Amino acid sequence: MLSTMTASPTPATSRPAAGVSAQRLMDAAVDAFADNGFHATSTRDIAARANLSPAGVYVHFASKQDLLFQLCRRGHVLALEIVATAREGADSPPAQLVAIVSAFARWHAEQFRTARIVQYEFPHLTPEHRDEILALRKQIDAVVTDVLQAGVASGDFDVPDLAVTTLALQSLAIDVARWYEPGIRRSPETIGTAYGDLALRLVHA
Amino acid sequence: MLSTMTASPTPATSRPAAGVSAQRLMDAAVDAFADNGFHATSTRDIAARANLSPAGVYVHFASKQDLLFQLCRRGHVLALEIVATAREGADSPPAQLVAIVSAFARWHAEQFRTARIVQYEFPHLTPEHRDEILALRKQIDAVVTDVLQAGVASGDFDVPDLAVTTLALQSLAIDVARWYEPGIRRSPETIGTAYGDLALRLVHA
DNA sequence: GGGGTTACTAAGCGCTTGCTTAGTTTCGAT
DNA sequence: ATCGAAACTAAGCAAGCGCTTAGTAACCCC
Repeated sequence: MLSTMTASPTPATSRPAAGVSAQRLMDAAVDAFADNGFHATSTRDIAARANLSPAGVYVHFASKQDLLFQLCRRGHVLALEIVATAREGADSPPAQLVAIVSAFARWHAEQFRTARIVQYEFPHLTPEHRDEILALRKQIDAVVTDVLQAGVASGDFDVPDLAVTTLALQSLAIDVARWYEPGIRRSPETIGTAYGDLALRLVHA
Repeated sequence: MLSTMTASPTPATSRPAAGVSAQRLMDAAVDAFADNGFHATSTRDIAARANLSPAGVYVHFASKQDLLFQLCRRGHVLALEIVATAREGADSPPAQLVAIVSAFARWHAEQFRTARIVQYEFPHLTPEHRDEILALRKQIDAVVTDVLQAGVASGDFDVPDLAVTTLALQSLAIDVARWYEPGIRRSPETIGTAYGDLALRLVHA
């Protein structure tokens, strides 16, 4: 009759969640959250997009919040990688700046659904989850500030306000995720190139 | 109980909605929508913030959607006024550009709650409502493009891509609403001034 | 003071929500 | 062949949702 009580049927919140269905669920959630927003998306909608029953979500994720958190973390880790890798591929501060901003802007277009979650849905995380994500955001910020400082030191850049300029450079790229939509006249690559140029203008000595 | 003589309104849609309670409801809705997002806000929450019963909302607004629409329209009209007025107060293209961007950025900080609704909640409008708002957005866009064109014609600006630069200038100001919060180190006015300067750099000949 | 209009509320309806429970199927390891 | 864990679902619960209904009180004009 009653089956033996097993330890935990649902995974703990911080497990990365591999597996085919888990991946399908994350893909489905990216689309749903990006299209309709976190709160306007029902778990039934996510489950349906992943071809699972409503209860199937909870086999792989502890809650809808947990799903958002996993997505958000994955997205931030990716964004940090993009920025860090872009910097490593160039050596002078101007070249690094162009590489960083163009790659960041391009990513916000190419992966605009993920980027929207990263930028606009992450405030809906619980405070603890938000704190973990904020640490990643600070790392991204640090890369930009660092390049700016190097450029000022080398005499390549003229930056009156380091913090404001760091913010403004990120704003340019981040806002791409708000207005970009597929089928638009400019490709993600073109956008990246254009924004790399704009970034240089912002700090021109 | 206080009851003031109010002129007209009916719960029908698209009416501007004047009156003390209607204003209190709109203020309450701005706070609630900006803090939690449109879909995460309940009509009961809005009513409570305005010191009304849940049903009190529907005396003044046809629906929660209607409330968002009124807020969104009011915000866009205001934003357009800010930009248009800023331009009129200056005569050369560079002065106009600085005036527009600094006023726009400042507004996005000072009125960041309204601005968040304008920028981030308006996609949740119904298609018909969204179309009406999009007309206002195009007018704002047109003001910026116009100043850029004038500056290129006068030889003050160097703008390789008019559309991208128009977008980028707005991005700078719009994104302020995302990261600004009261109690931050920089005042809205300081932000406005700094962003006016950055705008000039973006188009410097 | 009657008639009409407006602002408002208490109660609640029908529905959807996130999530749980109880159970079945699948399958690799023994 | 049997076991145990994992993957999955049908059904459903409690709570919350947007919004309506029925009714009350206050006001204005005649």
